[in-house]
Parts: sequence; structure tokens; C-alpha cells
Amino acid sequence: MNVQQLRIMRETVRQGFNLSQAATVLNASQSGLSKHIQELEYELGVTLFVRRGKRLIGLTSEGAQLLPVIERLNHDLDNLKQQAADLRHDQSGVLAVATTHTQARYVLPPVVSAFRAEFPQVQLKLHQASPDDIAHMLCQGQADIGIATESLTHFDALRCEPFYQWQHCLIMPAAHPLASQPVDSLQQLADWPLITYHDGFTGRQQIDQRFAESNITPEIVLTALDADVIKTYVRTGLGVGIIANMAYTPEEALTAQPVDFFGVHTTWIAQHAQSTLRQFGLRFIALCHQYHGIKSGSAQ
Amino acid sequence: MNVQQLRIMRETVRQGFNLSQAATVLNASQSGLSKHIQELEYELGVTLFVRRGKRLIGLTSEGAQLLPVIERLNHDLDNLKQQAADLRHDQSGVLAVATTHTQARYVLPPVVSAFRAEFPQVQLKLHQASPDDIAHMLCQGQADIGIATESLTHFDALRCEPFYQWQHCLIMPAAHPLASQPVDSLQQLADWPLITYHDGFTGRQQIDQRFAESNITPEIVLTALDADVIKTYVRTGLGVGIIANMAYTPEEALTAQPVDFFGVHTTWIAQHAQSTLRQFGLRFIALCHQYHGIKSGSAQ
DNA sequence: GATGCTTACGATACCCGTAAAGATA
DNA sequence: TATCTTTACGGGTATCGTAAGCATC
Repeated sequence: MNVQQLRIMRETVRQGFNLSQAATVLNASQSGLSKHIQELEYELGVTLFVRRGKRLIGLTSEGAQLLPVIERLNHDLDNLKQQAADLRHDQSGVLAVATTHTQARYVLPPVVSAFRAEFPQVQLKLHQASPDDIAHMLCQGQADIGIATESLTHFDALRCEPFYQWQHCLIMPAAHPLASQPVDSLQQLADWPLITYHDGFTGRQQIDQRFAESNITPEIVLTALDADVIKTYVRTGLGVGIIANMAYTPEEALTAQPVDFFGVHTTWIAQHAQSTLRQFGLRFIALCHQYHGIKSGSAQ
Repeated sequence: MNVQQLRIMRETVRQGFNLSQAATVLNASQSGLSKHIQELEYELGVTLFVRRGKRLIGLTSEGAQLLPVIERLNHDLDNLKQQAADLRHDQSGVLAVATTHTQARYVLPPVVSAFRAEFPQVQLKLHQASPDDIAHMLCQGQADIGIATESLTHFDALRCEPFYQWQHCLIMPAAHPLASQPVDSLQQLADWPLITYHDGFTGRQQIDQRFAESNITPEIVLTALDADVIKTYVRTGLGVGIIANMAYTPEEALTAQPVDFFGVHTTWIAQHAQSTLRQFGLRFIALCHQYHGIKSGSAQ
């Protein structure tokens, strides 16, 4: 049995059973992978992959049953290297942070600046993705740290800690009728076309929920993945925007109004439950807390 | 990085940092191990072992910190092979059961007979050991299944399920004064010299506890590791014996009397929490339950 | 015909064991 | 001196990549 075989097994599954693709990812030849897989199957005495002719098309039930063990082995192999690197006080390496637009655009910039100043040798990779994708990237070890409001706490394989709390706010053109009067009920909003986030992003679910509880059907004319798009259309007068409060920075064209009827939301910092972050990974999280005042213990 | 290196690291630690000894266990040469360890240290960039001159005498703090990961890797490596063997319906292999004298002598014989009949290809290894040693054997993967009354439930690394419950009984020569009158209090016992188990074995702790609660100091003239020794001396008239009820089989020379004032005890079946037993391992446990009527779910 | 897996083959590197040397108790 | 680890060296093998063969789409 061989570490390489385990790596190859994992990568082949990840690349959708495309050996050639897995080979390029691993900087190896197709033929090498092919032989390694055969040998692993021979050694275990089990056929791992379903083949149609000469093509791999999926896992056998045996392969699927053994995969979790193989994943964990790979995981620990990575762990071992990471921890060793940390123990020799090596301040270089890669830190992959997966996060949403909102965080990347409005929350993390100061953290990233501070981090880069402190760890110039560390290659910081910021991956923008949807909350669900972030969770999966963490589970698969493709990201070390994930930051998002949604999804993360639903995965058992992840360890989450609260980052900060926030609420929504309304944005509208400065000349808009609502700009001059405080909005304190959902009903007032229902008269206007609304622009807000896509489902699954930045508290959208709670927005829908509150409207539903009040038996109001809002007219949502546009849903976007990020506040910048929402702002753009609010500026054109298409409707009133609902965005996360940290996404609003004062500007002439837009007026903002905090509202609390959409509830309080928590943004989470997550990592794989089985992994140990390098020292600079922990430091990144510490910097996150430092720049947002909330230094809470870990939860869930 | 290499599987062999991980194996060698584990074995070297187990053999008390004696490379030569580890080499014989692994069927390899000393020099091979030496080089592998150096290479592992080089690859991880960390010194794993403390050396005095040319002799290994312990783990560095780095080595100690990395050891758990390495242990888990080795463990999963074994797991993978085991599970694969199981998936190919291989009914051969080794099942190591670690247990105490009481179980091995009085409880397991019918289970072992049935098991051997059902799995003639499986090499059943019965290791007799103290409860503590059984727990350690399970933790180190030297045994697959452990059966004992004491210790097992105190280890987080073990998964325990109740096997059966039992109480103590008194044994005495047929002509003994106590043989003709029911003993229903501790006080009656205190008048006689007693013979029972060593501390840490077969409910001895509870025996001491009950005497202490009653402020009685029994005169214990002999402590033994097993009921056979106790019986031997009871027959000679040295004293009254306290043994587990399942250890008494009717015989002319000895009379037994069940007592409940030492409490009810549970004997546990344990396995390593992270391992998956081969199918025949599960069957062994099923047979245990079958021959003792109590088929309970898993606990703790 | 393009893509993708397997087999054949040759060069390189790696792993292992024997033997000698160095260090410790 | 006996035990133990490291270093040196040589043989065998494993691994890897290139290239050709073959199946699938």
C-alpha cells in the first residue's frame, strides 16, 4: 500500500472519474494513475471503480464504502505535514479562505491587509463562493477557513465559531419618499418594488420568512448575489434595496436606513472539524475577531 | 512520505525506542528502520526522537505532538485493509479477544465453541489479561474485542456495550457453619476469614466499598486473581470465599450461597471506538449475547 | 476523429539487507 | 565487551514517463 495510491484514489473521485484530469492535477502521467489504481484494487482485493469498457464511470459499492477511510487517511496525511511545518515555526505556506462576496468586499479587507503585513511569506488565497460551496470546499480540504452567514453550521464535519452579528438595512435614492420617513413596519415596504439578495445568500431566507409571517407578499423585482449589484439598480430607481448593514458605505446618491424587523444574523467562521490550522491560520481568525470586537469562544 | 515510515515510527515508540527490537517485530533490518526514521524526520523537517549519542531514548516534544496523527494514520491503514477483506467476504483472518480469567474460564467457552464451528478459517486468539491491560490492548489495536467488568468504560477511546449482569456469591466447605444458615448481612461475614479477588478484578472494588460503608473491617486472608485459586483455598478451610456467581459450578466439597449485598455488576464488551470490526468480529459479539440472553443495544 | 484508459518498455530512483564503523552502557 | 545506531555499499525492484494500442463517445 502506498500514499500515492490513496492520493490518486481521492483525486480521481474528485475529478469525476476522469483519470487524465486527475493526472494533470497531480502532475503525473495517466498511465501511472491507471497502474496505481489497479494495484490498489489488487491489494485490497476489491474492485473500487465501475468501468464501462475502458472508461471509469463511478464507484462500486465497495469503493463507496471504503472511500471515507481513504478520505480520512489523505486528510491525516495533510494534517501531519501541516502540523510538522507549524512545529518548525515555518511562517510560509498557503492559507485558503473561502468566503462570500459580502465578507470579501466589505468585511475582510482590513483583516487581509493586517494578515499580509504580519505574514508576508504566506500565500493568502481568497476564494469567493456561495455558502454551500464554501462548506463543501472546507469538507474537501480545498479551503482552510470558511466565512459566511449561511450553511456552515449545518455541516457536522465543520467546526464553527461566531464571527459577528449584523442586521439588514434599506437603501434608496436620496430623493425617494421613504428616505425622509422612518420605516418601522414591513407593511410600509410592501408598497415598493424591492431589490435584495438571491435565495441562500446573506439572510435572504429570514427576509422571506418575516414577510410570510406577516402575510405580506412583497414585490421583489430583482435578486442579486451581492450588494454592489443591488446598489446599482437602486441608484437607477428600480426599487428599494435590502442589504446587509455592513455593505452600506455613505454616498451621495444613496440613503440608508437600519431596520430590525428582519432579525439579527450571525456570520460564522468555520474550519474542518478534523483539521488543525497552521499557526497563521489561527492568527487569521484572531485578526478577524480583532477587527470586529467580538472575541467569542468556539461554538457548535 | 511512506506508509512504512509511519509503521516504523509507531513500532519504535511501542518497543520503547529500541530500533533493533522494532526491526525484529517488523521483520526488517535495523539499518532500514534507522534510515526511514531519518528520512521521515527530514521530510517533516522536525526531529522526532531524542537521542543520547547514537541511542534513541524518547520522543521530542514535536514527536509527541505528531504521534497522535501518526497513530491514527496507522490505525486507518489497518482499518482499510480490514474493511476491504470484509467486503470481499473473506471469512478468514485473525480475531484477537482480550479478556479476564473469569470470562475465559466460565463464560466464553460455549461462545468460543460456536464461533470456531461457524468460522473454522478464522484464527481466534484469546488473550488473558487484567482489565487495565485489556483496555490498553484495545487502544493499541493489539486486540479487537475486550471483555471485562472493570476499567473498560473509563476509556474514551473505547466503545462499550453491556454483556451481562451478575452478583457475587459466597462459597464455603459443605461442613462450614455458614453453609446451613442463610447469610443476609455483612456483619455475619465479618466473623470469618475471607478469600476473594485481587483489587481491580471482578468486582473487588465494590466488595471493599460495601464493607467500608458498613464500617466493617473484614479479615481478608488471601486475594487471588481468579476463582480457581480462591476455591482451592476455601476447600482447605482457610476461609469463606467471595466469587462471581458464574464462577461456581456445583461440587461436593463446596457449597455456594448467592448474596446481593455486594451489588449488581455489569460485564462489558468493548472495542476500539475508531475501528470497524470484521464481520466475524461482530458475529462473535452476537454469539456472546446469544449465549447469555441479554441482547441489548450499545451504550456509552 | 477526439478523448480516455490500458499495456509495453526502458531509465531512473528508491528500498532493502549485509557488513563495517562508531557510540554507548 | 556487549548492545545499539549509523554509515557505506551493492543488488534488486518499484515507480515513473513516453509511446503505442485499443475502447468509448
